[in-house]
Amino acid sequence: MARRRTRTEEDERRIYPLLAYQADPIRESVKWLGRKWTLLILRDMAFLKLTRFGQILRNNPGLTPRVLARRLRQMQEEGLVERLVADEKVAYRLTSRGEDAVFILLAFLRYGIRHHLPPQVARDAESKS
Amino acid sequence: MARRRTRTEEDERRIYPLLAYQADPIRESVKWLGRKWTLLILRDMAFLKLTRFGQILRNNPGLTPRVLARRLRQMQEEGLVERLVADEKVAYRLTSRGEDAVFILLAFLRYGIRHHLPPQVARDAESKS
DNA sequence: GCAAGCTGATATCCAATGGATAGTATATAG
DNA sequence: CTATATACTATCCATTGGATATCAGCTTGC
Repeated sequence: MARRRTRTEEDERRIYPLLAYQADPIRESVKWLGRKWTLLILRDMAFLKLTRFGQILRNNPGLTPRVLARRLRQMQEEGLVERLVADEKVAYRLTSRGEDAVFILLAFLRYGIRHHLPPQVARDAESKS
Repeated sequence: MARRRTRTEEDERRIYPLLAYQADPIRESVKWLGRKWTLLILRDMAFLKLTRFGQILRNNPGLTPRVLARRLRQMQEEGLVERLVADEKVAYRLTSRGEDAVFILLAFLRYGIRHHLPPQVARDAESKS
C-alpha cells in the first residue's frame, strides 16, 4: 500500500506539463497574496502606516503572534516587506513591490464598500471618493 | 479545566465592542473573497465563461471536488454565484455581485503580470493592455 | 435492455494550516 | 526588585484542505 504523499510543484509540472509554460499571473499572485491575514497586514502597513509587530497584532483581533510571525516571514520571501533593525528596535516596511499591491487592496475596498456596508453608509463613502 | 472553545463573532463583538460599528470593508470583503480557490473559481467563470462543476474542476489542478462543492456553496451564500438547474443540467452563473468582483481579479492580474512573469513576457503583456 | 461512462456531487481519512495560550529574552521604568 | 513592553517561539488542539473512493442519476453505444 503506497504511502500517500503531498503533491509538490514538481509533480504538478510532471502531471500537467503545460503549467510550466502557461504562466498564470492570477494564480501566482493569489498564491502569494491570498493567504489568510496577508492583505490585512498589508492594509495596516499601507494605510495606517503601522511598522511594528505589536501594532499590527493589536490592530487585528483574531490574529495570533504565531501566525503574524509566519506571515511576515512569508511576505519577506515574496519581497512585499522588509525587516529593519535600527537602534535595537524592529520595524517592518513595505517594499516597492508591497506598495504595488495596494491596487489590490483598493479593489477589495471598493467591493467591500459596495456590498458590505449598510446602503446609506455606502452612498456616503462613494460620494466622498 | 475549562474546555477551550473557538471564538465566535459574537465573542469578538463582546470583546471588541467597536468592531460592531467600525464597518471595515476590506476585512469584510477579504473574508468572503479571500479563501483559497474562491478567486480562481471566479476567474474561470468571469474570463473563461465556465459554468459547469466539472469544467471548473478540470481547469484547476489541485482543486478537489469536495473543496469545490464547499466553495460554490459559500459563494452562493455570499451571492457571488447562482446555481441553475435547467433541463436536468446544473450550471453556475455569476450574479451581478460576482461580476463586481472582477475588479479584484484585474488587480491581481496586474500585480501578477508585473511581478510573476519573466520580464520580457511582462513587457509584452503590458504593452498590449 | 444493459454495461460503460459522464455529471455533480458526498464520504472517509489523513495532512497542513490556523488559533489559543503560555513562555522566553531583552530592555526600560519606577 | 517588580512590572511592563517588545518581538517572538513553543505547545497543543481545532478547522480547513487534499487524495481518493464512491454514489445516484442520467446518456450512449450496441
